[in-house]
Amino acid sequence: MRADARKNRDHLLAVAGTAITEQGVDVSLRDIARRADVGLATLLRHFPTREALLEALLRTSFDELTAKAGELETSSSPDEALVSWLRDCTAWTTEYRGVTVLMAAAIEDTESALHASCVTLRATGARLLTRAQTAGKARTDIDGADLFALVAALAWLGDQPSLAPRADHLFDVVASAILTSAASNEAEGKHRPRARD
Amino acid sequence: MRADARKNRDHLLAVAGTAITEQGVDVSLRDIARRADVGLATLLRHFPTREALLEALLRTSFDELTAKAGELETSSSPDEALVSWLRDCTAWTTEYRGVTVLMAAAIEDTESALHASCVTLRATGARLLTRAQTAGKARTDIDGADLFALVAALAWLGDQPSLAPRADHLFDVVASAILTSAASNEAEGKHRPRARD
DNA sequence: GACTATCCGGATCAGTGATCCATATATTCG
DNA sequence: CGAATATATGGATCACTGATCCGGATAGTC
Repeated sequence: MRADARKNRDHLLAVAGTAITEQGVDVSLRDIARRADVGLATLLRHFPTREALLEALLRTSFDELTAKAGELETSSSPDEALVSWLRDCTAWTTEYRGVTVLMAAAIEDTESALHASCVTLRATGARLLTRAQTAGKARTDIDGADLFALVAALAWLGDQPSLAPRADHLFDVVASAILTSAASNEAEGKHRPRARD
Repeated sequence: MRADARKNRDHLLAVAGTAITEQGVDVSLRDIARRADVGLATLLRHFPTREALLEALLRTSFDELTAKAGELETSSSPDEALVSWLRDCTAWTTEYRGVTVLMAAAIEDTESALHASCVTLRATGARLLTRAQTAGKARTDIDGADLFALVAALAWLGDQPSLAPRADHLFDVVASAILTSAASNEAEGKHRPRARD
């Protein structure tokens, strides 16, 4: 890659990061190009789609989340690790308003630049979930895909200005549904909460 | 209203219903106008915003959901009524792909044509929730707004093609979190599960 | 210093919702 | 029944979106 091209690419990424933080991932690409003193065509050549731009921008975050999962796996109890990681995931998405919709679309679209990252994220969550389930700390009727969907829904919730104030609380509610009631470990009624349906 | 205007209005509503069922609520307004053999300006005069069009289109549904809640209140147990109604709400949104985002935005936007309907819906849910809580069947640390947000999140989930297959199952998961385990109503530890926040 | 492969970005295109206003028509009144 | 008026209509236009094309500028190489 030519030096001037690399310079433009890096600069575009920096500007895009700022713009997205300010206005969300739906920010006008033309705006980003304008703020980077670059033509729209240049932005689109470096990043052919919005997904491609995001992938480059979020790669670091994705790697950090994956690494975090690895740490939690050795440093925390299965249930704490799972919930803590899920919380990190939802918290992370708040920095990129609107990214959830793109990720939900990307996980099934093998053409999307975000596809691989989403699949990895789901697999990481699945690993933590399985660990918790094996330890009897998480309900066994959900899998990695369910987990991904739940986190996506909670993250989406945080993206909606009117619902965001409830996001943290509702995360706890959902988390309590995923974990087999740990509070009742002193009581006898372990986990048979659900009426058969 | 002039007779020809009324005719156009009704026809537009019918066409809009079809178009939205086929393509979701984000369908191009110009497309709707085209399919109704009408100018775009005509559609926009009858329904100044997309929300206004939806409000007219969904009014019947809203009324039905409200009525249904009334029936359930007298015909079913508090917990069954609540869950059944919530299920109806999420099931209903599947007919109007994408409506959830608009409703989430509308409930805080007093200018939106959908505002009133959303507020009513939330209030209806809150009534059913309170009834279940009073009967000791639902956790007491959530309110109507939380319920609205949860249903919205689940409905959004059903809107995403990649996540939709999990929607029904995850509804059950969330429902189980809302209901206090009925099995423990005979035990002493009623409901103090959550630290006050 | 010249040459070439690479990169750049203004111009353009089809699409979106919104708005304006001259035209067409339904309704009402004489 | 015919004319006047109030109302409704929709093509044209605007600003905006992302996508694409291609003549011109420039960096890297020989």
